[in-house]
Amino acid sequence: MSIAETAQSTGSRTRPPVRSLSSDGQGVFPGADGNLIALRNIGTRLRFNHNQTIFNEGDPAEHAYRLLSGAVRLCKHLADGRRQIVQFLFPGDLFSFMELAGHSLTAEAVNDVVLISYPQRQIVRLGAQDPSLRERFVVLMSQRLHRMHDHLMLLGRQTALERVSSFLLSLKERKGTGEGDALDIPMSRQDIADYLGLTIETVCRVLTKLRRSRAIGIPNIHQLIISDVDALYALAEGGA
Amino acid sequence: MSIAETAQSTGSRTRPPVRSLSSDGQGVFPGADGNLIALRNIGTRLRFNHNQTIFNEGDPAEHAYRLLSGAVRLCKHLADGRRQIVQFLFPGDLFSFMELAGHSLTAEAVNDVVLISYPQRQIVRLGAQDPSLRERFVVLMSQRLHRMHDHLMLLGRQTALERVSSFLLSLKERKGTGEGDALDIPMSRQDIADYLGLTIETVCRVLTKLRRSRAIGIPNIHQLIISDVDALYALAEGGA
DNA sequence: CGCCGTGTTGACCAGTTTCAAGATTGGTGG
DNA sequence: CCACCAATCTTGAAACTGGTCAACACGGCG
Repeated sequence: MSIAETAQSTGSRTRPPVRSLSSDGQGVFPGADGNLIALRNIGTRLRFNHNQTIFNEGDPAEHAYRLLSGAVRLCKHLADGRRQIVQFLFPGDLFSFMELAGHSLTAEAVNDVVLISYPQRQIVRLGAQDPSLRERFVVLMSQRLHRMHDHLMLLGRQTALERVSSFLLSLKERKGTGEGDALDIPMSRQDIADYLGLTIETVCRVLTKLRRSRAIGIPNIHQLIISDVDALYALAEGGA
Repeated sequence: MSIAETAQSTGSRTRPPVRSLSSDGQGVFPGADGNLIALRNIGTRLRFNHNQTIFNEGDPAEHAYRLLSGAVRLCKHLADGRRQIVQFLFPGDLFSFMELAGHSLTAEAVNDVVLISYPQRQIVRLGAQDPSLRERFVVLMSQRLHRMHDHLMLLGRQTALERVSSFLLSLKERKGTGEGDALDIPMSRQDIADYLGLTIETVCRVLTKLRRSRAIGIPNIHQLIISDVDALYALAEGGA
């Protein structure tokens, strides 16, 4: 809510929420980033390249992170290679906070990435001292939970067309780009497919369908223009 | 972890975890239920009948609950009637805790149910005083998050056979019934379908398939006997 | 210029859903 | 106690969505 809602689309009237992408850290409380000042002094800046692993599921969670630039994917792998991306992270997002017992997900860099790592023990200590910081973390977890619920609905009950439309809209809401502006799509088609529970081919096909119906334009692989937001919202809600 | 793991199956060697059903409240810390003694005095006992709504998504969350007997489903509804069940709750489970801004899900009674409700404001107050209670809530939320991740993988990347097998196994792990014992299935086929992102017919067909392959027995609609746990585990992991 | 990774498109296939017909089960009233 | 009805479950056949396989296009990059 808050920023994401405020900075939403330029066009038309109010719309049902299509929040399923992250948007945790920055902007959760519009001006309340002071909450995190406490963390400012204990962080270490790190860099990861395209597709590099930041940590693996099961690793001891010695650090929590804040993403400064680039995008990160959090995912789960099955023994046979099947993959489900649970969440994409964008600049400002916090992740792996409150991971008492080991990382529950693998984190990989979608593109080149800069982030800050904080020792978990320090975070715990700070949390013990600072009630507002604790509050902040609880809010963060609640929001994650809500997004998970939406994602469950998407994976369990929505069609390919609805999934892709929702995804594009949530990307847009997250970035706050206006109708007509180019929207950056940092992740590969495979990433999108693994996030939406589809195959890469289906994602492609739906994208071309959307392009042919003039709802979107695709100047290049990592950019996209949403030309008809309302059409997309309709499709995302099942107005097939 | 803890109880769920300990009390797991009677049969054979260690197995990969198939935890996706709840198991939150009771037993999260084997003997540490004393944490909740603080709540004991402020609760009100409530009763709901089969299929009755306990609260709706969007309702102000004035209370949190602890399930005493029966089963509850937490779900999301789409405008056109599609439904996704996010979680089943069983005796001992806590729910709707830490729901600052309204209920994010609808809660309905799967069968006749008894539960205790606690005023949210009291919980907040108690949490502010008691660090160990806070800790407890955070652990609860983390576990929920983990289960959501597993559920995402299930919905996004697993086949009908894998989903149903996982479901049965998690039910079994949750209830701690042994191989050969009858397992209660309180929810309807439709509930199972909506939990697994399938249709009722597909659930039926998979169940008969499992029955015909002698992995399970179905004495009646609300009971089931897992005759070959290992076969089920293999199927759940994709050993189709 | 040609190669390699990624994306796109088409033809075909399979798993799941849809639609429809019975079979069970449970509850109600005679 | 049994007959009947409604609700739920089961099963089959046909339809469809999305997946698989395979060819081709595109875009860096050596």
